[in-house]
Amino acid sequence: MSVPPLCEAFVLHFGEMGSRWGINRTVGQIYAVLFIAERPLCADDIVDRLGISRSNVSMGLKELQSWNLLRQRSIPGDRREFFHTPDDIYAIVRTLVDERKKREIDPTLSVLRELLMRSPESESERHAQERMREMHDLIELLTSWYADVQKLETERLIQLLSLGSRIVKVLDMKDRLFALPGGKRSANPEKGN
Amino acid sequence: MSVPPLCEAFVLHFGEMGSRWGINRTVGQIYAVLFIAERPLCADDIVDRLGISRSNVSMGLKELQSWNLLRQRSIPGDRREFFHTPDDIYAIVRTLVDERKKREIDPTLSVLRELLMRSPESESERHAQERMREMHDLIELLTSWYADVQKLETERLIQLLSLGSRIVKVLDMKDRLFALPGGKRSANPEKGN
DNA sequence: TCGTATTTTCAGAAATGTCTGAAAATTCGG
DNA sequence: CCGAATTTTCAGACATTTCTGAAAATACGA
Repeated sequence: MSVPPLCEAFVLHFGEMGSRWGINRTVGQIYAVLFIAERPLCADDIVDRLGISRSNVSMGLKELQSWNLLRQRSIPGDRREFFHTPDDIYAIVRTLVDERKKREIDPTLSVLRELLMRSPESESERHAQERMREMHDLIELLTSWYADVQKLETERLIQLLSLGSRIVKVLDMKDRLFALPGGKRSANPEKGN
Repeated sequence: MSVPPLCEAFVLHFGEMGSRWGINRTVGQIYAVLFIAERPLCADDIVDRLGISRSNVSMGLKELQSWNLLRQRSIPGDRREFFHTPDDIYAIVRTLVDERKKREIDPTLSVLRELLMRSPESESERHAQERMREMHDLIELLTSWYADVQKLETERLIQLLSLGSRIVKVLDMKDRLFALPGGKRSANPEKGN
């Protein structure tokens, strides 16, 4: 690997992490190299830096593209393609989460829906369906929250994240303000917004 | 596999999903079987249901225990151990997220911290560090938000999740209420709570 | 302590995943 | 259309992971 020591450590670590995620070591390393590169790189640049075969790089780039994690740029008069990662790291994370959701969550949700439609043929199937229902409802809650939050601009998102659990203080305050005179609070005062 | 058709579909799906996550197919299937079981199961029950070797089950259970995803129960007068999953699916998801964080995020964070301490020896290292800094700060923001939210009781969490992005409406309202008379709002009115 | 039921370990077989070089395909200037 | 530069594909070599059966270890009642 022909990159400065600091970069090498970063790239190697991302290779290892890559294998703990769904992607493989090489793909992780390719993304790491592109992420810290000062300029867009062509396939052969990556071959030089990682010391792996040209075909392996080609497959790795394909994989990363299928994750929507790459941007391309072509230089006029140069036949090669140059690849880089989005500048905005928030955008990268959003894409990453979207893609993992698409691959890991959505298929599960649709299987669960299908299985919950069937009529149980035995007590054990009935019980199994009950558990599947719990799982389905939780996943649905989480994903619809995420879909909602995904729409916020980055600045808003940071504001919300920085607040952390102090957000419940704000909620309490709101509930007190909206409490009905008799003391019983309305069930869901914000639902209509 | 000797489970009712409905259960079989569920178990097979979780096997497939298991491979997309870090865990392998068998481990995914074992968890699926335990998750929908009506009662705690011993290792041989799992052998019967999945049709895999006893030693494979033993290793799978070990793996799941290292993820803190199992509860054990022993029946007096019976030498076998019986395993089951927590009843509360929220507890399961919390554990899952904790463990994935421990394995996938924390090591990265500590590598990034170490690399950010070093002095860059070249322009390309300096630039790489800048990117690492962005990544570090974002991961830190996300994990500290998570640590915060993790502390909430389930009911509070559900309340918050159900609100989705409508939460920003509440924030805006709060900001208006706390706006200083001159119109300039204080930087962080909730910080002291 | 012994004997039996049960669990764990582990070497190697089987299966799966990754990587390479060579060849095929594509792209584009001339 | 030709030919050089570049990318993609893919069969098989190589590497890693998973799985099994047999043997070892453990637990526990008698």
